[in-house]
Amino acid sequence: MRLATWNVNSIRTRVARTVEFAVREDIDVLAMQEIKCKPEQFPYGPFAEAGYHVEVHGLNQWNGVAIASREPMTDVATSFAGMPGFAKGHEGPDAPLEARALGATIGGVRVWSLYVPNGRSLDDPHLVYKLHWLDALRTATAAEIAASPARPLALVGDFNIIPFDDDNGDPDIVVGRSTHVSPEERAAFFALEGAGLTDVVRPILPQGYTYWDYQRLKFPRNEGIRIDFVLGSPAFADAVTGASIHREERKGEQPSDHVPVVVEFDPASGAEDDDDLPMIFS
DNA sequence: ATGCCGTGGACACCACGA
Repeated sequence: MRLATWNVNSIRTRVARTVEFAVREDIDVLAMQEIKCKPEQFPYGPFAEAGYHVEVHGLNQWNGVAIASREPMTDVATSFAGMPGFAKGHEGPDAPLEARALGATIGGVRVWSLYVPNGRSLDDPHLVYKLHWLDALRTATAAEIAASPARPLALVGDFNIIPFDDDNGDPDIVVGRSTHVSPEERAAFFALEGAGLTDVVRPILPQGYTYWDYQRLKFPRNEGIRIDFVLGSPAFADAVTGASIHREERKGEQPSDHVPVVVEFDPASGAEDDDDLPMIFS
């Protein structure tokens, strides 16, 4: 199975190159973020013609997540347990939920397409919301792994966190002044890993940005950041056989500011390659 | 201190993004 995640920054603007990429790269499951539309506005036609089912969660022009899959999806969910909401001047426990999470099961693999809140600035209520959102995601994920440890689980998407200094090539993003690199955000990311997930791309590709701002020649100068990840449970991570970051998708006509991240996943390889299993017959 | 660019909708502007 080839699984991709891509913040497309408006699916209606980029449906042609999105579907072309999925077909060209033989993608079985494509998790999208920032589709920026409601389900009734989603361009299902080109996906269907290319052989993809699509599940969509979008409430308005903001955020929005979707999953395209060659195999049918089951157990579709539009929020995780305890997911907080947010609205301007409405940060309490009854704040409305945003369209930032979509879960589906495909061929026995549980996939979540996630668009983590941005945070906006270090003194903004949106950053408090971001940290609460990530904490609830950690709790929900730990419970999901505990309930079904053998079922491969992948949390994929735009995490809006730069975990390590090497992931930051943008001189305008500075520890102490900017979101995405604060100790609190990084701690939230590592706590998510502590719940039983690993970044399955980094061991294969230690370097590589996934986002370059549209402004100020960030892409030509290669002043990008790494914020899009595939985090897998042990059952998922053990079966990953390859990964790629598609920098070329930042080029050409009307690119998204993010590029796709692809993981090759072979359920048969997990047990075969597991050095921890006792070789009692050898 | 702001715009730099790009998106969608309430569209002689706005909010949002990282």
